[in-house]
Amino acid sequence: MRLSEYFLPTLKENPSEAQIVSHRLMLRAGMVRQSAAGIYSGLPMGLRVLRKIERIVREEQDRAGAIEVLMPTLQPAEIWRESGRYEDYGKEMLRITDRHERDLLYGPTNEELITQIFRDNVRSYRDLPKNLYHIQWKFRDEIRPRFGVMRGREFLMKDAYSFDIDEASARRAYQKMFVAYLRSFRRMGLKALPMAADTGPIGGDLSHEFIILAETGESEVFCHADILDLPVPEADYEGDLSPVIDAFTQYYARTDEMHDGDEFAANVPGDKQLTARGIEVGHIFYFGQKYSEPMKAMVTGPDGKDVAVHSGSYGIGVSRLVGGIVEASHDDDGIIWPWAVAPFHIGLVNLKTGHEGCDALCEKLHDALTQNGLDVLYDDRDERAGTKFSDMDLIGLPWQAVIGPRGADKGEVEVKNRATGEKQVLALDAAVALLSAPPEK
RNA sequence: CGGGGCUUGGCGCAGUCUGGUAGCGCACCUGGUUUGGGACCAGGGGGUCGCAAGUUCGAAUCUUGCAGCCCCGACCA
Repeated sequence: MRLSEYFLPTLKENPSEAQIVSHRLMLRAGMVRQSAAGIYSGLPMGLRVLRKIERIVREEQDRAGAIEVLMPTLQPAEIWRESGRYEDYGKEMLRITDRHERDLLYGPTNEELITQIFRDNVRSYRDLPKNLYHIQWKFRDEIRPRFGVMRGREFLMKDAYSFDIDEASARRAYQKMFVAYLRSFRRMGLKALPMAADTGPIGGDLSHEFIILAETGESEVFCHADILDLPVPEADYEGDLSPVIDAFTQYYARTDEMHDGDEFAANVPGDKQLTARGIEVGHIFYFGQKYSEPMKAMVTGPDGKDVAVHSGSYGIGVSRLVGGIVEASHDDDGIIWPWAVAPFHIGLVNLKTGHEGCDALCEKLHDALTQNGLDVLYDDRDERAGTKFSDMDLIGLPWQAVIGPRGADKGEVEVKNRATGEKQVLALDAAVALLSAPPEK
C-alpha cells in the first residue's frame, strides 16, 4: 500500500480528550476517531488490526471445535422476558421500540438468542456436544465509558456458547475454551493470565478471567510470578487437557475482588508475589442450566427422557484487545505492534521520493516483499525525512526499511527493528530475507 | 449516578476576572529556498467563540437554562 494513496491521518499532538496511552496513540496513529462517548469509528489502520485479532480468535475457536454463526445486533425483547433478564439487566441495556411499537434491544450479550436457536433446532443428545460462537458488535450503555476503545459502550466481542448433555461433558467444553484462550492471546503477543473469577449464583470452580498486565489496567491483580513464564503447549483437543489447565491454575492468581491477603501470603513465596494492574480481555464460565431451564432448551437423552442442556459462555473482547495490545506494547515514540497483529509488517520509507535511485530500489524491495506475502506500507509521500521517521515510529510497524540517496545507488537498505531500535545496513537480497521473518525482540 | 473540570478554525491553546466586534503555534493552499529525525522565507484560505434565552448602545467575555466531552469514585467483555 502506498501511503500517498492511503488514508492515514496522524496527529502530532495529543487530543485533549484522550488521557490514557493507548487511547492517545490510537488517535494519533490514525486508527480510530471518536463518534460519541464510548463509540468509535475505525479508520483503515485500526480496522486492519481488528481484523487480524479477529482472525486469530476465529482460527483458534475453529481449531477447538467451535462453530461460527452470526447473530444480529438487534434482538426481540420477548426472549429476554422469557429468561427473566429483561428487567434484571437494567439501564445498561439499550432498549429500542420499532414503528409497530415492538420492543427490541441492542444485544449486550447473546445467551437468550443462542439458546432460542439451539432449542428450535436440536432435539437429541446425539447432536451434542455443540459449541457455537460469533463475532459481533455489542452495546452496553455503560454509566461511564472511558479509556478509549477499552471501555466503549459499543464493542466487538467474540462470544461462544457450549451445549452439553451433562456437567462432566460441559466441563470438557470449558477446558477446550480455556486452552483456546491461552493460545489465542499468546499468538497476539500477549501474556494473558487466567484468574479465578466470581462464579455468581452457580458456584463451582468454572469461571476464569483472562487478564493482561498493564499499568493502566482497571483492576488490581495478585499472582505468583511464575505464571508469566509458563509455556502454552500445542493443544490436542482430543486428548486430556487437564494437565494444561492444572499447570495454569496451580498458582495463586486473583483479581482484587477475589483476593485473599492471607492466602496470598501463605501460598506464594515473598519474592514471587506479584501485584500489578490488569486488563480483562476474556472471560469464560459455566452456568449450567441457568438459561436452558427457563427457556426450555431440552434434548432427549439416551434413556428417552428430556433434560435441560448444560451450558457455558466464553467471551473475548476483540475491540478491547486492540487497546490492550497498545497498552502492553509501546514506548515514548509510539506503538510497537507484535508481528501477528501488526496492521502492516513492514514500513518502507523512501527518504527522497522523486530521486531515481531511491524510487527504483523502493519499488524493487516493495515488489519482492509483497511477493513473499508480506503487508508493506510504502511511504512514498513527498515529506521530509523527519516526518516520515516519526510517523513510522508512531504507527509502530515491526520492521522499518529505509532507503535514501546515501545508500540507494549502492543498493543498500537500512533495516530497523521497531522494538529494539537496532539498525543494520543490508544489500537488497539480505534485506528481503531478514524482513520476511518476524523480528527478534 | 455523586463529585470535579472543560467546550474559541482540522489539532493544541491564549483571550473571559476588568464587555468594544477574535489571536498564537501546528496543520492546509500558492511560490521560492531547502532535504537522513517533525525545515525556512513570503503570500493566502478557513472560526455565527457548544446551543438557547436574557442584560447591554455593544457579549467569546456578564446572567439563566440546556447539551456534549474528559477526569475521580461505585458497576462491567
